[in-house]
Order: sequence, then C-alpha cells, then structure tokens
Amino acid sequence: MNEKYFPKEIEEKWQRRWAEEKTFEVKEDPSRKKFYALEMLAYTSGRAHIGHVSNFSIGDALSWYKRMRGFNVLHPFGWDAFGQPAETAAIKEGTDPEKFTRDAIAYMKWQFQRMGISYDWSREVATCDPEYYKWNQWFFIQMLKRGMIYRKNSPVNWCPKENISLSNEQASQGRCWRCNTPTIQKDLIQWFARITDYADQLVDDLKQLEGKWPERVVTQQRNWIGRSLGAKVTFRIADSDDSVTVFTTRIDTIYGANAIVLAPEHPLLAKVLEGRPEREEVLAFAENLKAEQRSAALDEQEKKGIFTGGYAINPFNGERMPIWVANFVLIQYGTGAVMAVPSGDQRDFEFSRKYGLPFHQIKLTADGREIQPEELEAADESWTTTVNSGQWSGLPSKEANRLMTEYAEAQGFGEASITYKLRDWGISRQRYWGTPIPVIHCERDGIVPVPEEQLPVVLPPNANLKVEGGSPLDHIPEFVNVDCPQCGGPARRDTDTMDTFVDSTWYYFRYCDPRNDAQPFDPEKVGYWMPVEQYIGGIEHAVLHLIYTRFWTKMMRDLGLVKFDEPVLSLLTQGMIIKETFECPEHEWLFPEQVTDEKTCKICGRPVIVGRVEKMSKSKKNAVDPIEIIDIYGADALRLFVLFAGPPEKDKEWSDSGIEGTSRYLQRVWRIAVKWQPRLAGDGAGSGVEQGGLRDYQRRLRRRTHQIIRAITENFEERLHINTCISSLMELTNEIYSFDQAVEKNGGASEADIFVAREALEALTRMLAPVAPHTAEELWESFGHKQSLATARWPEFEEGLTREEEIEVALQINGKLRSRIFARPDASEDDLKRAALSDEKVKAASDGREPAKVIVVPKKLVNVVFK
RNA sequence: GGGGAUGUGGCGAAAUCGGUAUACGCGAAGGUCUCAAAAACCUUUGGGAUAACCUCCCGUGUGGGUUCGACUCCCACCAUCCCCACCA
Repeated sequence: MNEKYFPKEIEEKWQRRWAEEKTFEVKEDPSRKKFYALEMLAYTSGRAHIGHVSNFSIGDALSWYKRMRGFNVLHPFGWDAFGQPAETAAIKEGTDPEKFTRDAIAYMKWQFQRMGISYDWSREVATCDPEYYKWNQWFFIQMLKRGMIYRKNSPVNWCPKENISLSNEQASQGRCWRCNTPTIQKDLIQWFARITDYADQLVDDLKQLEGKWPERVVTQQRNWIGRSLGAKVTFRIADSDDSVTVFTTRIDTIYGANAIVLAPEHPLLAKVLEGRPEREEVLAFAENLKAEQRSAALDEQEKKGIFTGGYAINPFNGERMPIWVANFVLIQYGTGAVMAVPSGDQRDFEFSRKYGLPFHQIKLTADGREIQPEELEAADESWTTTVNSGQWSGLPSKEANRLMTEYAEAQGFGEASITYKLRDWGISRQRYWGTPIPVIHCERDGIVPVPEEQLPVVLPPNANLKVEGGSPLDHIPEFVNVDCPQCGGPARRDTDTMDTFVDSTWYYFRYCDPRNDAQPFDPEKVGYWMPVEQYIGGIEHAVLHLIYTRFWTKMMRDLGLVKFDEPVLSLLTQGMIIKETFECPEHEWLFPEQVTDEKTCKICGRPVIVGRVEKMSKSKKNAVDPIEIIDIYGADALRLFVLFAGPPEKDKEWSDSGIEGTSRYLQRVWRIAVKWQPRLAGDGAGSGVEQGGLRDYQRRLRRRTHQIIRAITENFEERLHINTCISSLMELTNEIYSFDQAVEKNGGASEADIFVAREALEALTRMLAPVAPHTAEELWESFGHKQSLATARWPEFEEGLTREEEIEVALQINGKLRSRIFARPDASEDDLKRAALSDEKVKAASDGREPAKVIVVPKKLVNVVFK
C-alpha cells in the first residue's frame, strides 16, 4: 500500500478489475429483489461535461448502496445518438453524421469510464444502431395499424435556423427548445401520434406519482395537458342554416355575452362573409392578424378585431350577438371560437371596451353588490350570485353552471365537454439523421407499411445534407424508389425520419433485453426489471421526454407488452452545476482572476456583469473539463465534490477550493488507513473483546461508528441527501483521528484498540464505496479482503451501541436556554424535572415562586415557566 | 396574468416529527513542526456589550400571529429564481 494517495493508479486498477471481472453485469434472478437505477441517456454531443458527473454520481451512489444491501441492481447506460446537431457538426467538419456520432460515442465513453461509474456496459444501447431503431419502426407500424398514428396536413412549428419541424412541446413559447430561435408556422403533411387519446390517463395517473416525483414536474405536466371541464354551446347564425360552436368553462355567464368571436383561421369566417360588402376588408384584416399572431410575442399584443357583419343567436335568450374575428382567439384551442363575456373575463372586457360592446350585469360580488367594470381585475370567484339570467337568476355560479349545462343538453344546443391543451405529438421530421419512417406510398394502395420481416429500413449512408428542398432522403433514388409490398407496382418510400424523442421513449425498456432480435424486448425480462425504481435526470424534460415516455408505456401496455401504467416509480431532477461568468462591457468575457473583489474589471475598472450559468464554455471563460479535474484530483474527489456541494436536486456552483477540500478529505482517510492497515491485517486480531471491558475513548468510537452507520443508512433509505452522508463520513473520520490520538497517548495499540479501529475503519470504507468507490475498494483490499466491495454487505448498526451513556439536556427558563443538565439517557421525566428545579439558575429565577409549568421533553430539554 | 419554489455566518450548506440554530466543509486568523516554505497537525471563528474563557443582549429576508417553546406552523409583505401563459 502506497504511503501517499495516488488516485490515478488506484482508479485505473479498479476500472480494469471491474471490467475484467464483469463486476457490474447482472442477470435476471427471481430469487432476489431487484433495483433499477437509471440515469437519462446521454446525448452524443461529443464531450462530457460536469453535469454528466453530477447526474451519474447520484445514480451510482444509490446503485452501490442498493447492491451492498443485497439487491440485484440494474444500472445500464446508453446513447441518444440521432438528431439534428450531428448533421450540423458533420457539415461543418466535412464528415458524415454517422462518423461524427460514432466518434463522439467512443470519446465520451472513454470519458465516462474514467469516472468509474458502476454501469453494466454489456447492455449499452445507441439509438442510431439499426438493431435499436428497427424497433422504433416496429412500434410505428403497430401504432399505424391501430390508428394511433395518422397523417395530416397541418401547420407545424418550424425552426428557420435549424430547418426542422418541432413538436408543440419543443416549441413552447414560440421558440425552438434547442436554439431559442423564434419559430414560424409552416404547412406540411406530418405524422402524428395520438397522445391525446391518453390525455385523461396521463392526468389521472399523475396521482400515482405524487410524492415520488418532484411536485413541480407533476404540476407542469398537469398544466401542460391542461384538462378543463366546461361546455360546448352551439349558436345559430342569423338568416342562415349555419351555426357556430364555442367552448366555455363558464356557461353560467352566457347572459352576459355580447359577441361571438372567431379565430382568424376559423372556417366559418368565409361563410359568414359570403356575399357581404365588407368581405374583402375583413379577410384581409384576418390575414393580417394571422401573420401578427405568428410573429410577435402574444402577451405584448393589443386586442384587435373586426366585425364581420354577421350575427349569432344566443340560444338562452334569443339575443342577436355580433360575430367578430379577433387576434386573441386561438384556432388550436377549444373550438376556435368563443363567446365574449366582458363581465366574466379580462380579455373579453378589454376587447369590449376597445370596441364599445355592451356590458351586461350578470354577477354580484360576495357582499351582494353589482360588479363594476373596473373590478374585473379582481378574482371572479367572489362574484358568486348569478343575476339577470332568466330562470337561473339568484343561483350560485357553480350550481348555475351545472344546471345550465344540463338545460343546454336537454334543448339540444350544447353539451358538457372537456378540452385539453395537449395536442397530438408530431413525430415526423424532414431530416436525415433519424429513424426512417417505415412506410411506402403507392399510387394504387396508398399508405402501405413496410412488412415487418423487411425491418429495419436502414438509413442509407452518404446522403447529401446540403440539398435544398425536402429531406436529404428525397434525393437518394435507390432509397426512395421501391416496389409496393402489396401490388408490386412502383412506389415511393416515405422520406421523413422520426423525432428523436421517439428513440428515448422506450430505451430503458430495451436495456432489460438489449440484444433481442425477435422483439423490442422479452416481456418477461421487462416484467422482472421494470418499473424503474429511481430515475435521475434534468428538469428540462419535465414536459418533453417525461410525458412522451409515460404515453409510450401506456401504449405498450395496450399492446400487451407490459403490465403496469407508470414506468418510473421515483424521479429525481438533479440540479445543474453552474459557474460564475464575468462580462466586462469593454473586454467581454473575463477569467475570474481578471476580476477584482468588488466585481470590477482589472483592466479597465468598469463594473462587470456577473452571471451564473450551467453551460460552461471556452468562449465564456468558465469551462471546467471533468477529465482535466480527474487528471489532477481523481474521479473520486470529483464525484465527492459534486455530491457534497449541496443536496442532489439543488443547483451547485463549481468551486476550485471545493474540489481541493474533497481531495484533501480522501488523503486524510488514506493516511489513517495506511497507519492502521498493518495492525488490521493480522488474522483475528482484537477478537473476543468484551464491550464492558472497553475504555471511554474506545466506547466512544464504537458509539459514534454505530450512530453514523444509522444516520447514513436512514439517509439513503429516506432522503438521498448524499451531501449529509458525506458530512457524516467526515465526522466518522474525525472520530477515528481523535481515537488514534488517544491510542498514541497510551503508547501503542491494544487488542481492544485494534478491534474498535477495525470496526470503525471497515464501516467507513464500506460506506465510502457509494461516493468514492475506487478509494474504498483499494482500502478494503488492503485490509485483507479478497473480494470486491461490490459483493460486501452494507454495515449494520446495533441499536444498543448507538446509545449515549450520558446526555446533555437543555434547561430553558421561559423558553430561553439558561443551563444544561447532565443525565443518564434513561432518566425519567420526574428525574429531569427534579434536576431542573434544583438547578442554581432556576432557583435564582424563581424568586421564591413556584413555576407555573414545567415541560419535559425526554432526552432533549426541560422548560421551566414562571409567570 | 397564473403556477411552483427559494431566502440561515465571509462562502457552500446542516438542523429528518414544533424542542440546545449554524453539524460537515470552504475561507480567514493564530500556533506547532521546519534554516525556510509547502503539506500535515492543533486552536479560534454569527454579531454586540465586557478586563474576562464568567455572564447578558441580539440573531434563520421583513412585519404580525399561534405556542411553554418557531428556521420549522398560520397570515401579510419584500426579494430572487424557475415553469406556463390571450387556453375562453
């Protein structure tokens, strides 16, 4: 054993050993309890970053812990390898996406392996492997056959910078989720998956996740699906056979409606305008609205509308209401038409005020007044009583809502209705580097799925990525031109590829059976390993990946492949590792050493802009390369740092002195272990020691050892606040040092000393394994163990040994700490009370009075209250 | 506009069920060892009053409340961050 701690040597040794001995490879074993620990697959960007270290370190700590607790732990890894950035990089570097991606995988794998994560690499999956994406195609065909995938011409979100269509999830806020470019709308024939068929289940099953998934992810998903209960009401168009249907959550406000407002795209618009003099003007106006809606941020826009000249009839009271078209009504939501109720809705109010539409009083405030227009900013829940609403006047809003819906249904002009914000998932992309859509278009037979035995449809190599117009695949005749599988006639392949989020919906099912070439996975194997006990990843997938994968699981359940509703039992969204950036107005990005303590630029003296960003980059001069850190301090010190800096779900700021601190800690552990190791190696040393015969400092170390085992164990079981586990390990290390000093004072180690030290050092080593596995393995071996720590058991604590011999009880007078009582831990309440009352401070404070109250919290405190 | 968080020393943070606030680490100061430095080890380190290690006062964003007792529960406010957003 080396005197000094050389992480590089140790880490290389154990990484080799683990690989050779296949330490982390696992098989299904129904006799053992399983645990599936999963980190989100890595996008093949080309380079590992510190966020990967953070993500993997958390999952690895849990994997080690569970393994040592006797679980059969599946901890796999893979690559999210398709996608647009590989194409961009390939064009830039003059290579092809396949080569770029394979190189990225090779390099990143080397980087990740240097972190020494306990992955079962034999299950590695890359989504760009035909053996993998074959099953994307297989799923596509199953869904197509069941009508769960369909094609329609639709305006898609289009990122003009990357030339790619985006799903709604990927284009929220009207910006590309990757490059933040404002998206535009484009009409294309697209493939859609009917995720909306599962909207109710996706909402309802969130209940199963509450408490186990972060609340904000559950809330975000609920809001994203946006289920809202209301009613559809159909209004007849005056002097015509046509009608218009609106969706409202507040049918009880219908007597206050003063207009019907259509979205600019609404199909009824053309009909209403037919033969009217204002036709041209209104259509032009509507076109203009559309263009504006698509370009500007919606919240900045003023309400804008125009009267069409048509009227609709309110079915409740027969009133004629003007039909308008306006920019604040969205074609995608509800029916694309609303009834405007200025006394019930802020937008309708603004609209009505601007265009002078009448204001009908239909609600009273909680204290019985009529509401005034200027009160509309306030919450409308308080305007409880319905008035001026025919037979429903006098009813509370909620009841009116229910009864009026029933009435509308009975009269045949309305019905209860549910709408969702969630829309079907557009899964096709006009790009090259993705899973080809396994469909053939035949002039005679229409859309024909590629026969399953012909899968995979392999992505052809050597595409020209720079072609203008359509997908690069369009320009490869040998790919496009095929015979129709049904009639044998000439036909064309579909040249779209799948959204990469399809790849990642089910990859972790594949890990359970990664080399299966007959089906996506063996349901029995998935039945053993799934669901995932702990999933760890970034918050950015709250409504992307995490909603798609829940949908896919339910879909697979309906295909009979899996037997559960939810794939992930517990989710942890880890925080980012951020680093400060400094930006000088004059000198742009500065290195930290170019900035004074007062945050001014050392070159020009101007105040600098301090930022905190996750994405580290060379250009912003805040890059931290994990491999550079590993070269200097070792993977264990790096892992320890990212885990110790704060709780897993919190953002953590990178700190150079922090990494030095954890490195120093490992050296400290190393030194004490080196010192004691020769004494521990002797067989049976220290056996037969009786607890009763131990001296104070020996009993203390045993007690602290067992207390700390308990603390760390409970933490892993309940909270996974690994940062405090590491604190506890440091405390135990400090205790061992104090113990060592006592031993020094005695002039040498006795049998009993060795017994106690062995217990403490071995417990420390075993509990170090989840957070610093290489170091722990090396120490474990040096203590004379032949088997890897991966096969060792987690230390057990003995309740009896954790008990304090004497405890300090706080003594409060009127709730303020005034003194302490030293007592035995089993002291009764009466004992503590007696001790408190005889305390000098209490006597002084009593001033001869009897205490009004004495509160005793056993083992904690006594509070003596004087009035 | 709606929703969700967060706020504790010089800094990262801890306090798990309402019970001794600041564990653990970083930084800083002093000391030991050394010709010297580094490393290591030891001591101190929330603020204030005081000659004082005694003792007292203040202290978990602000202001109230509940309680014998509040970082923790309730109400209001301030600040910061995140998500969603003309969703009818």
